[in-house]
Amino acid sequence: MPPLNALRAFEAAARTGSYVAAAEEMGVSSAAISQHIRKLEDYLGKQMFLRLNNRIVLTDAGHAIFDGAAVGLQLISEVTEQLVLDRSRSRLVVSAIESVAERWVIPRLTSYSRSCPEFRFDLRVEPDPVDFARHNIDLRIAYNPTHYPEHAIVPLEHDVVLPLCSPEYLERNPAVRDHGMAMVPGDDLLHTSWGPSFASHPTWHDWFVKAKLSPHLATKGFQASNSRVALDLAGQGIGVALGQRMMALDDMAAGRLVALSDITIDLGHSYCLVYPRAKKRKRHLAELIDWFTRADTPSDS
Amino acid sequence: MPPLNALRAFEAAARTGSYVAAAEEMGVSSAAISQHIRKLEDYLGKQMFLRLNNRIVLTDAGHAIFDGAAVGLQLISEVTEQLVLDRSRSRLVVSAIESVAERWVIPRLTSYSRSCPEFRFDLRVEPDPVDFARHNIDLRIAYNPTHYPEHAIVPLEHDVVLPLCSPEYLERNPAVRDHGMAMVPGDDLLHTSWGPSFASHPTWHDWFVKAKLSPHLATKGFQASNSRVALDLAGQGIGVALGQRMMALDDMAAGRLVALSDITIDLGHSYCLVYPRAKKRKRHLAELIDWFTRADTPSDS
DNA sequence: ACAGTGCATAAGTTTTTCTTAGGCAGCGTA
DNA sequence: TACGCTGCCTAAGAAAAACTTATGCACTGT
Repeated sequence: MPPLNALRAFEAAARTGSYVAAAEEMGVSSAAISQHIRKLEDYLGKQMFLRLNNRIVLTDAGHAIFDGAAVGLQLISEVTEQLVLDRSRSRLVVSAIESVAERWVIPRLTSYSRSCPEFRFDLRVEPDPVDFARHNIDLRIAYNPTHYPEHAIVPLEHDVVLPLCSPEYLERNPAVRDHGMAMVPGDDLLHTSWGPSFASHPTWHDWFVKAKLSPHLATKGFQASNSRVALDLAGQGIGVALGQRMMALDDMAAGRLVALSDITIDLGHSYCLVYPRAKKRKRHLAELIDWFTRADTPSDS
Repeated sequence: MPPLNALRAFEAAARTGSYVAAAEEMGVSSAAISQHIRKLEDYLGKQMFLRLNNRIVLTDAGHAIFDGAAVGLQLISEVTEQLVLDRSRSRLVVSAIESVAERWVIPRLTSYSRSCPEFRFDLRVEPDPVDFARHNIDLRIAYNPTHYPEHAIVPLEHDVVLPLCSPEYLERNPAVRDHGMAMVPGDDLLHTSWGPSFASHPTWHDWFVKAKLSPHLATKGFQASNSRVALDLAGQGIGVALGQRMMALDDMAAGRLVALSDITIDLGHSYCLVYPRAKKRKRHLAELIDWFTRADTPSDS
């Protein structure tokens, strides 16, 4: 394989007929072009150009190499610039932590997309921290903003947890329906294993203490591996989850989950939107941020 | 245009499915491949591979880039390797100084070529010194061997100059035909402007002194810009040239030029064949050298 | 449990690329 | 004819890229 940068310099010089023009095109000095072409000629063992004092003319060997190189380089350029172009069109790269992706981000992205049919996005579900520059991320829904001190932060609502269950559960438990949390059996409690990414790890014990109810109820019940699983199980009517209100908004609006109490416990951080300040003006970004931060944003479900 | 070396590394990794295999193919470490691919991904803003612990799988974007890059790079490789291959086949690059090219080298190359129909050569006519490595020269017919101390030297005959004219001239000058140089009018002498590349610059004056004839005859006549022009003019019957015997061999053999005297003056250097020792075994080279050094080598004219 | 494998990255070294400067040889113009 | 301008060539030094080794990580196979 020939030296590819030298070949590129040669192609530019052959096409333009001038080292100086090739240098301008490639953003280097004409001396650099000259050295590249010499290197290519050494590799090939043939002169690519006839030098007529301060003019160059392609030799037969130069023509042969130029024809092939021009096509090959053009193909490479097209296929890679196409990808670069695709990503710079009105499409956004949205990255979210897993806990917020399915129940919060996807519905809102979907509803925004329906309001702007030409809008396209890449959605990536990945843990904190992420590398904005490397992965070309436009917007990140994060839980811990301290990972991104150099970017713009737009806080979302400060999430809390509260007791949630399904109507079906209530129908099967009239005492709970009529008298609230005080009547929930300990065995019906859904406990959440908060992962290390959460700033706090609220437990049923915490909640009962705050509610001034007997904490002894809080040692029994189900164990869910994460917050999302807890909500899913609650939605199935199995029991009562100390669930994230933000994740449950749509289910609550649709009547699939109901809150058994208004007493909530804060999670340590707010979810927030993070974006590089330089991308402020990118198409759809500001609109999407606004869409996400409206309290009354309709979701699609 | 993407970073081409990174693209090449990516193509090898994609094709082989492994950084380690790509590294072996390219003769670098797997860390180098990894860094190249990261650079490409940063440029394109997309991951090319999905990393599955210690395995890699192309993403959709990776497939799109790979398809184009593979074709482009293959084209480039083929067209350049073809040239490299062409030059390594049984063809020789023969370089000669101008004074010896037309009347000595070309006839002998032609006759050798006729005896070996598959033989092909590049003949370059250029002054001393030449760059063997850079221009991939196999054989050089040089005048001054001191330019090439590191190469093998095969001396050709030690050239001399002597009085030459055409039969037509003699027919028009019976006195010269019958009594030789003593009867040549000064006005019929062809003087040669020897260029700086000749080690000596013999004049008619020198010749007459050596011949013990009156030197006063040697200030008149024609002026030829170089040795070849002088021979051409002599061949046209204009006058008598102090011409190079070596260059005149074929004309003499054909009867187009005749020597008016056996008295000669040495030129400072011999013509010689020069070749890089490493190329000794290259096909046709030894045969051609032998062909050139045979005293009785037939020429084609 | 442990050895082996392959990718990722840091840090330092080596190589390549690039720069500026000066040379050369022609061309066009006064 | 003299001179300014142009573009290619190359040397030498600076900057950038490429490469190395070493180490870490997470898996696989025994």
